[in-house]
Amino acid sequence: MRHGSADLVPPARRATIKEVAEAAGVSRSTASRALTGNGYVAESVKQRVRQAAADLGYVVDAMARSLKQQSTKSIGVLVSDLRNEFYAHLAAGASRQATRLGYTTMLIDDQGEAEDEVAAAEAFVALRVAGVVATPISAAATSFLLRQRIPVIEVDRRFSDGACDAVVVDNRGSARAITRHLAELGHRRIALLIDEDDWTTGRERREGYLDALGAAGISHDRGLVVPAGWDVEAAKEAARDLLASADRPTAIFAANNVLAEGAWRAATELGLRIPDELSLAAFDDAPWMSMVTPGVTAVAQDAAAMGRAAVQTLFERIADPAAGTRTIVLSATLRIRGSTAAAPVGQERDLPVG
Amino acid sequence: MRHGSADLVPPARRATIKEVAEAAGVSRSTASRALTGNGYVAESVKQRVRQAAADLGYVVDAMARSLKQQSTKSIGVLVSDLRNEFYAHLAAGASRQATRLGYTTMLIDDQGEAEDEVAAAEAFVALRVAGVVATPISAAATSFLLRQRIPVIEVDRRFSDGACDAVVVDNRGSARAITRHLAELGHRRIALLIDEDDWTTGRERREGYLDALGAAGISHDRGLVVPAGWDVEAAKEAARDLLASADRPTAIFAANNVLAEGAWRAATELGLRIPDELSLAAFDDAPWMSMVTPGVTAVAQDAAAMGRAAVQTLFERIADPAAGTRTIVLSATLRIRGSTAAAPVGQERDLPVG
DNA sequence: TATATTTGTGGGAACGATGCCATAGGTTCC
DNA sequence: GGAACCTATGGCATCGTTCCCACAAATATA
Repeated sequence: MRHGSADLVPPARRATIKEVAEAAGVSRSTASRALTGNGYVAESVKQRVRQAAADLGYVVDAMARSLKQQSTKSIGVLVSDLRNEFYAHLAAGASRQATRLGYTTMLIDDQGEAEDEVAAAEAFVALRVAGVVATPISAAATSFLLRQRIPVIEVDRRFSDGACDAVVVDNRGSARAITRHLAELGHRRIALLIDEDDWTTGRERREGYLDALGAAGISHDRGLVVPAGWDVEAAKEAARDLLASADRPTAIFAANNVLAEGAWRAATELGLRIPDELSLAAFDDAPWMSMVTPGVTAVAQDAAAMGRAAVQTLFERIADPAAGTRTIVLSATLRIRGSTAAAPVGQERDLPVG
Repeated sequence: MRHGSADLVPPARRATIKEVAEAAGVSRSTASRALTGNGYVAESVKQRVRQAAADLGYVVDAMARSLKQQSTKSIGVLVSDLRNEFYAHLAAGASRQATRLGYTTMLIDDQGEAEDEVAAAEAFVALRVAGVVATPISAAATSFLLRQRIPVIEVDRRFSDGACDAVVVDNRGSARAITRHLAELGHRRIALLIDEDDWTTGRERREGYLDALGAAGISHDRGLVVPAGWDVEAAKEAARDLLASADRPTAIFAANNVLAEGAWRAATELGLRIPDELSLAAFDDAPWMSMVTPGVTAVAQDAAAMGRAAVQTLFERIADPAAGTRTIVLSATLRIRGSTAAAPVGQERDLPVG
């Protein structure tokens, strides 16, 4: 052990309010009032107590406080994969909004595993968080939290429709718009790369896709709706198989940014020229989509805004637990870039109506 | 209020261990032992208590537990900007490792603001986290935490050299390697786009750059070391000014992924062909760098591994608070892609030695 | 002057869980 | 048969904070 001057060596134990009170020559009650600002304290006493607290390096013990108050100033945020920029932006938006409102954020990344999700929910309950913002992967976590009387906001996708509030984008409408855009360019064989049908996102995006096909008078070819897994590698495989087939599609609509990356890589590796030989459009705009040549046409969701809105909604729910549940639908923007163009003529079977 | 069957309506208040004990017909002490597994309990009693806990939906109150035990099972993670994928991966790696070790993660994104950083540190102290993993932006937060006896691991960059453990990459060596690579391709006018000199990352990368210039016998032109701000827009501006000048460099080394994006966008907007007219290399590999054409030569840091290593180091520090401080240096990989090629002949002043 | 009301302070009981200690019945061993 | 030990259980103080309450002094109102 090295020696140092006394004022630089922190005390072995952290100061408690009792020690602050003694240093200031008042009772614990008075010290508490002086520090929190609740109740009557003489101004001079308040100053003395605060000075004593500063001298001792006192920081309130949030555990003890919330144990007594039976409430915490922290919320839980549960996302599937922080490495996916969509979730990262969502978490950033939620976390910043929570900080702004004086709350701290417990963040858990459930790695897309349902068990981890339930474990995360239990951790949130143990920590008695004031509420949870989650991108659910099953109904289990949400219903567990709701049973424990913890408000939950589902973001991006819904599993507990009506049982809790939600913040989503207009998946169906946006998917319809993007598919219509491809149809208007003359594409008749438009493939949909999709992750998961259990999720409302996947389901609604597929519905929007089908809506637009129907509206354009294009008959639905089941083989063009391709389950493409969860990661870039799997999506690339799926896209490669699709693009290597004899009657390959002239356009691909990838239902999220990961699948779009897989599709892009597959097309690049196969040497398919975009948009001459293949048009590509995506749900979820990602930075790379505006950096590659040509840029990728995409529906841009403001993930950070979704996170902010979710936290906002959560606080409204906390303020009024009895209010009816709400679903906030944010709009998304279609960004048309160079990756979508008129369908190659040779591959057409029919000419588009419009 | 709607009515429902009794077992579906959660009790108004959460069950405590006292209620579990009463339901199981034992004392609180015995219930505690049955649930935690510490101390003697008859097997039959343990089963009965656990059943009672499950029936009542009992979840331990982590606040009360840690108040009594004077320790928490959570760590703090402080990053500058979750929307930057480097930090997002770092946070993901740290958070997952913490989860694996049975800890929860308090995540704060300080938005690159020094005040927010100190506020975050205070929040961590209030929550009595077991330790903190931080990408510091000043020495303030770290020293505050250390004074409060909370172990800190600095990641990516150092502000409190020697006072705490750190996990970094070999910035100087990697910057030297990337600059040498450019010099070996014949470049003599190699610009460095850099963010901040106060940071060890910036300083070391610049030193590595200068090392390599010196080794290649290239005289240092101060005008080629360009402070390029913090975000893509600022970096784009800086790069545009640089590239629009008469004696523009033939190669740019961008000291991080954000600056690289700015440089890329500037070059694209100016219509400069990469690598024919300009070579571009970056510190921090990012997904887009392998998707654009040509791919961008970059030093790849495994940010998730850094997060994991930081949490690992933190736990070792917690286990042995008296041990000497360590700095873990992880290696980085130079990924050579198409964006770096021989310098355009017309612009050369000298031919390279090697 | 008597009575409210406001201001200021301290005592002490919670909040929920844990873990030390005392107690006691059961084994084992010499 | 008693010392030593293991198993099993409950009582109770404790962690740090808040906040209700009682009390008192100062001030306002009747």
